[in-house]
Order: sequence, then structure tokens, then C-alpha cells
Amino acid sequence: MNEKDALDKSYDPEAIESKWYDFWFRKGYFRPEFRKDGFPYTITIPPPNVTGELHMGHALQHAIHDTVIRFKRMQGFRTLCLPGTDHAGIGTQMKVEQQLWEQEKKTRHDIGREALLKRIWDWKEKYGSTIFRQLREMGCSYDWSRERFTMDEGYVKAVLETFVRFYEKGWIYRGKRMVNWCPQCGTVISDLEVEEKEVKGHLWHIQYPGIGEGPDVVVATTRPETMLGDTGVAVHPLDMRWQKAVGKQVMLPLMNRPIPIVADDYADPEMGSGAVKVTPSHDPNDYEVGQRHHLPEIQVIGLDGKMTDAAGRFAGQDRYVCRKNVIAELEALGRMVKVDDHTHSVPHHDRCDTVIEPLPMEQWFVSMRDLADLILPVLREKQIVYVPDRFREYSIEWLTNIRDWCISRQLWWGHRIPVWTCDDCHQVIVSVDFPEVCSACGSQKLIQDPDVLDTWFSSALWPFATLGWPDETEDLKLFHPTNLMITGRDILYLWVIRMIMTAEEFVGEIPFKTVLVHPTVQTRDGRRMSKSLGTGIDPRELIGRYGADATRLSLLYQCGSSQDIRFDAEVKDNHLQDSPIAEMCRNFCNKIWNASRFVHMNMADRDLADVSLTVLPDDLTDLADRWILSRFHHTAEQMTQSLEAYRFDEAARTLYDFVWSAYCDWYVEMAKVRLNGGDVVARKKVQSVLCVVLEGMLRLMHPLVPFLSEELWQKFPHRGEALIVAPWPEGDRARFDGVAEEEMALMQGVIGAVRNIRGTMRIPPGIRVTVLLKPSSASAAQTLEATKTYIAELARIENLTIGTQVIRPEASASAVVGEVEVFVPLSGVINLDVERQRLTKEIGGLEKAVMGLDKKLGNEAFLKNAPADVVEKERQRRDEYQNALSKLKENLSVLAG
RNA sequence: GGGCGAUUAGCUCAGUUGGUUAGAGUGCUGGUUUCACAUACCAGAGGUCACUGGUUCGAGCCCAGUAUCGCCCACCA
Repeated sequence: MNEKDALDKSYDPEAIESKWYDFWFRKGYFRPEFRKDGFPYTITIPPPNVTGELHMGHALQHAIHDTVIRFKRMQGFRTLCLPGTDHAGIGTQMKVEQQLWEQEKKTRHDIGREALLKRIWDWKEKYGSTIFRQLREMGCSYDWSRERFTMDEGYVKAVLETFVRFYEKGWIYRGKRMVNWCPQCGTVISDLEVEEKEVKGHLWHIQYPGIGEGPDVVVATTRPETMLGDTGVAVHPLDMRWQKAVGKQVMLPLMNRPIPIVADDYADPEMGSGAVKVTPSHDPNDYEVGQRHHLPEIQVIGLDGKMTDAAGRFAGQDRYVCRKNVIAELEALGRMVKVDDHTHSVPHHDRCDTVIEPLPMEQWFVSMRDLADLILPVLREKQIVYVPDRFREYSIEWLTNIRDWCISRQLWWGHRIPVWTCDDCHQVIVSVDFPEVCSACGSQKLIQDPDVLDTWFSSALWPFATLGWPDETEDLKLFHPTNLMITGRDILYLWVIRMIMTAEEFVGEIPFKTVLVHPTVQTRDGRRMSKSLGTGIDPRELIGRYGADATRLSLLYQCGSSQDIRFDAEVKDNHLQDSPIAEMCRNFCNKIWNASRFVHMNMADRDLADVSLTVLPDDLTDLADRWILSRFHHTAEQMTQSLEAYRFDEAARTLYDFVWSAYCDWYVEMAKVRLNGGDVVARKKVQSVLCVVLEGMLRLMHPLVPFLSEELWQKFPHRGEALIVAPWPEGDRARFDGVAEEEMALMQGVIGAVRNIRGTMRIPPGIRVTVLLKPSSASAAQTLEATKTYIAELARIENLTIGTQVIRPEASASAVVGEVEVFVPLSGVINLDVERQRLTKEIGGLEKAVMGLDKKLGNEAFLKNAPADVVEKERQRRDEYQNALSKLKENLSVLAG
């Protein structure tokens, strides 16, 4: 062994993480080209928004991505995990505008389109590269040579191509509809970007006096300022109270405008007076009522959220200031009949939290019905598997009630809508390339639509546009459909469904075979993790403190089947205080490090370049060896299953148990006996098993903890050049050894019993005790004899006697383990009272168990109905407990006497 | 208003098709600086599995309802 290869005393993540990423990258392991054969396995990552840096949700998402892709790579697939970023129209423009205002007190209009776009591109460069750096710090083995951005040259082409094809199919149309206007962002948004929030407000009841024959009408509203735009009052056609009123007029207070009473189904007779005010320009329902009755549209609230000239003397007031003023004036006029407290849902923009103003506007829409019908069979027939499956059901539900999608945005950052209007003949031209001249009249005065497309319109092409579509590239042929889409549930409709639609339409394939919906990361008390709430943490803080491997593992360890992860970290003002689970994972990494260090230290007499150390000796008879191999192969099989099922928590736990509880706590401890026993052959043998199992263990942990495992793997005998591309251990059932596991359990039980006595009696580890073991069967006796040295060492025993004829020493502590009675002679070391207490407690537990079983076995219904093997099993257990119980009682009575 | 998920030890969570005295980590108590690791080792205490019914020989697990928390969908004043 070379001295410089020795392992440091403790594990230092920083020292090893930096070097391996570069090594893997340089060797080209992240690229599918690294393998010449094998089935392709593809994942395109959900492109993070270039709005900012990655948060804990991303950290989880990419821990999963990289774990899966490393697992598949080791299984021999030609793996491609394709990274990229999303331009995130509204989000990014908002950030840059904010910055512009904070730093220079300027708006986008002050600097103009070109200058703003320049700044956004700078922003994109900065955050885009930060994001990729963060991913590399986490160890993500993505193919950076295929990195994409939703606004790079080729991608823009795909987006425009899509628009034109949709348009030609009649699926994109321009029309006037009620849309969601965000006065803050100055753009329309789609229904999916609206977040309904419960708000405590009021319900104001206002009296509109009748004109002539028209009766006085009381209407109720949650938005009094909209009354300025009322152009009618509706009542239900079958409402007896109002039949005579229909066709008459009332006077709109404050505006002194006569408005008609119309009959419309929309009015609910059960609500209030049964009459409802109609504001066609500011309410989706009223808009439709207005259409049906040809009521004029009077827009009193403008695009800036302030009252328009149509609001008369209220013009220029902010909509909420105006509300107060309207209420005050109505009260002064005596028209405010009453005010009720009222909680109702109010639409907010999900990005900026501003209250949405519904307005009728001319916009571009995608007609969704045909696209929905195109993919409904795909979901119904489970051509795409959702994990968990319920999200597939929700998607079907959503598609069934789908509405058209507003895709134009009044923003500057994004894909310009490829539509030109001829200024001379007003011809509309839709084309991927700039048309130069009007195809109808030849004019060069072409004006492009000023709007850009919804970000999600471009994201919808992600899996195939990143592989080269609309060109028929080799990548597209080889890697599409992709295998897995790993995403949060918040964008299942916004994004995932639309990807399926576009892939079906343009590529004629599903875009991915499986959708894995991962949990949402929350704070430890179940709140949202967000910087504005002060509850966010930067994954880099975790990495800095516990290392990238431990950070990944801590996320995976908490990533089970539940819909949320309450990340256990203590957070204060967006900074990490501490995280018990990350600490546990860091300790686990250190444990692995030290187990390796132990093996390394015990290889001084071996040549570590000798690959024969990677092969098991074929004559393994020692219980410890057979047992650890059996455990290893069970672990490998279990981990394979867990990873295939995307149960990362289970995989992490399985690994943890094997490494810590099996390999370290038992095998390494037992190995010491033969390592130091002086028998050269035995020593060589145990060295081999230590090495082989350690090497296999490193392979099993690599997808979860890539840096640490590669570092250690390189220090031990191995085949191949890097762990990242070493074969995955699937688990060999031929190595399962039930007998070894049973014998080991007996030995562990006996050692546990002695330790329990020692612990209860407070016997310091330094003192070795005398122990007598009395097996009641030949097989138990044999097991004890075979493991005698192990028992003596691990239970710290000086004189160990084993025999069926053993006679209980007079004053002794005792225990029963299956077919073995354990005696520890007291001889002064032991406190009799304590032993009596211990036995009494043990007896109490056994009595309870025996009583329960007696009751069960005395129940004729149980004997009659339960399967015979269950009954038999219960009988055996009962006998076993009873046997232990009577022996312990006997021992207690001796002590008492 | 509709749908879904969660509720197990002080805390964060596991718990396969119903069948041992319900587990882990952390925290707590006691003991150890034993030649890989004090980021460790050994032992111990700690739970009416949210509640109420039901199905069953048998329920943490299946069914119904209730409560609390969370998520999604929904144009009702």
C-alpha cells in the first residue's frame, strides 16, 4: 500500500467534490456517445427559469434527475440527460424592470425595447450560468454539449414553425374575449396563471331608483367601483317578483345614466333581491349577459388599474381609491342599503400577486378542443404512465373541461408573434421568416404584431425541440420519445399536458413514457419555502455545510410517496440554521469513509492493484462471510426495485441500513477477529470479502452519493476506469443464504442479551465478564460453537462456556434467546436488585404476549377461520414465549430466594 | 362548491397482498476517549397508530363518517 493513498481521519467533502466532476466531464461520461451500444435512456430536464438561482425545490428535482440517470448509466443504457433553461417571459422581464427601477428609477418605456432586451440578455447570461454552476455543484451528470435555451436560434425556429402550423390548421385564432389583465405587469395572462385567493371583503347592497314605471332595485356587489360601468340590471325571467319590471329602466346613481332591466337566466332568484347589476366590461359573466342583450360596454377601469374618462369625475383615480369614494358618495346619497361582511375568492396574478382585472380584449388564442381530443386516448389508455397515477386522472378531468388558451402577451421578452399586417392593403401574413413584401399587394410597409408568445407556448415543445425538431436529426430519431419527465405538480397542466399535445401533433409520438411527479419541498412547519416569506434556503448553504453528497442524500431520504416534503432544516431570515437530517447524512458519509479507511488500513500486506481482490474466494464457509454476502445481495435487489419504483427514500434507507447496521456494526467488527487472529489464510479471505463487499456497496451508493463513492472506489481494487460507468449490482439470488441469516440472528440475539445485561448493570466496557450459554438443541449448540470467538469478542467476554449440560450459577443474571439460555454470573459485579427489576420487566412483557396469544388460540373462530400456517406459527410463538417465560421466572425465584 | 392528499415516539418520517411485544434517525437518560469513525460505540426510556363506527377469527393497514392541516379545480352578485 502506498502511504500517500492512505485515507484522512475524517471525511472532507470539499476536498473531493471539486476534482471528480471535472474528471467525469473530461472523460465524456455525461454524453451518450460514450457508449457505442445499449438502449438509449433519455431525460430532458424541466428547464429552470432564468429569473434567478435554484432553490430547494430545484435541488430535490435534480437530486432525483441525477440519481435516475446515474442508475440507468450503470445499468448499461446510453444515457442522455439534456439540460437547459427557460426564458420565462413575464418573470424575467419583471425582475429586470424591477432592477431598472431600483437602480435608475426608469421604466421600460424610458429606455425602449432594444435597450431593455439587451439588459434582459445580460441578466439571462448571469443567472443562466449560475444555474448551471449550481447543477454541477450538485454533481448533475448532464450532457452540457446539448444544452438548450428556449430562445436560442434553433429553438426560436421551432416555436415559429409551431405557430404557423397551428395557424394553418385553424387552431390559432385572433378574437375578442374576456381575458385576465394584470395591471401591474401590463399584459394579459392565461387562465392557468390566475390564482384564486380567499379574501375577506364586503357585499355592498346598493339601491338603483326606478324611472317612471320602473321599480327601485337593490343590487349587491363585491366591487362597488364597477357600478360606474353598469349598463343594465338582470333578473330571472321566471322570477314572479320582477316580471313587470322587465323592459323598464332604473337610474344608475352617481352617473345618472338610465339603464334597462333585462330578463336573463344568469340572475339567481335565490340571491338577495334576485336582481343583479350588469357590468359587461369588468366581469366575465356580465360580459356574456351584455352580449345576449346587446348592452353597451363601458370600460371604466383602464389598463393601468386607474379609472378611465368613462368614469366621469372619478377618472384618474386608482380602482381601490375609487371604490372608497363611490361607497362614500352612495352613503351620502342614501343609496347604500346595507353592507355585509363577505369572504370570496379574488383572482390574482400568480407571479406578481396583483388582483386581475377581467377585460374584453382582442388577443391570440389556441383552440384547445381538438388538441385535447388528440391526447385523451393517450392518457386513458395509459400510454404514458404517471407516478402516482392519480395525476393522470386529474389530467383527463382537466382536458375534458378545457378552455381556449390565450397565448399573446404584451411583453417585450419572448418570441415575437410571427404575424405581419400590410399597412397598405391590410392583408395578414403569418410566416416563419420575415416576409419582406406583402404577398397580396407587394407593399414593403409590413407591421409585425407587437406582442410576444406565452412562455409556455415555447416550453410545450421542449422534449423534441431540444433534440433538433423541426429538423429530422439523428438525436430526434435516437432519443425521442424520452423515457422520463420529472416535474412538480404545479405545472402538470401548464406544461406537461401541452408537451404531450405538441408531440402527438408534430412528431406523432408521446414525448415521454413516464411522468414522475415529485413532492413539493416545504418548510419544517408545512409552509411554502420562499424568499419573500423568509423561509427559503439556498441549496448552496446546505452544500457548504454538509457537502453535496449529504445534501442530495438528505433530499432523497425524505423523498417518498407523499405529496410534500417538510424539509427539516431550521431556517432564519432565509438562512440555514441546521438540518438534523442533512447532518445524519453527513455522518453517514463519514461512516462510509471510515469503514473504507478501516479496510484500507488492513490491506497493508496486499497489493491494491491486484484485481483478484475484486473476486470472491470460492470456499467461503465462515458465517460472517456468508451472512454479509446474503445481506448485500438482498440490499442490491431491494435498491434496484426501489429505484425502479422511484422510491428514493426507500433506496436511501436500504443503503443506510446495510452500510451502517450490517457492514459496519457487525461485519467489520467480526472481521477484526480474523484479521488479527494470526491465521494468514483466514486473514486473506476476510480481506477479500471486505474489499468485494465494499466495492459493491460503493456501486450501490453511487447514484445517490456520487462524489464520495467515486473517490473511495478509486482507492480500492476495481475493474474499469471509473465508478460512474461501472456495472450496477442487480443482486444475485444465488447468494441469498437463509441459514446464515438465521444463525447470525441467534448469535446477534445472544450478544444482545449479554450487552443488555451489561448495560443495565452498568458494567464498563473495559471489564470482561464470564458467560455461560445453555443451548437446548443441537443446531443451536453448533451455531454457538461456530461463532464462539465472535460472541466472546463482541460481548466482551473473558470466560465463555457453551454446553447443553451447563448448570446455572447461583447468583447470576440471565436471559433467554430462542433455544439458548444465557447466564452471566454475578460475583460481586452485579446488583441483585437491578437484575430482579430487569427480569421482572422482561417477564411482564412476555406474560402480556403469552396472554394475548392464549386468548387468540383459545378462540375457536380463529382456529376455524385463520389459515393453518398462521395458526401453527402462532402456536410456536406461544410455546417459545412460554418457554422463555418459565425459565426467567425460575431464575427470578432463585434470585428472590 | 367539487376533488385529492396527509394525520404513527418530543421532532422528521418508514411500515409490502390485513397475521411476532408497531420501526428508523434525531432529541432525551445512563455508560464508554475499546487499536475505522466522539460526525463514534453500547444500553435504556418514550406510541390508546387523529377521532367514531363498521367489515373480519384478527385492523396502523380495508370500508363509512367526523375533525384538523395542506393541495388542485370551479365565472355566481
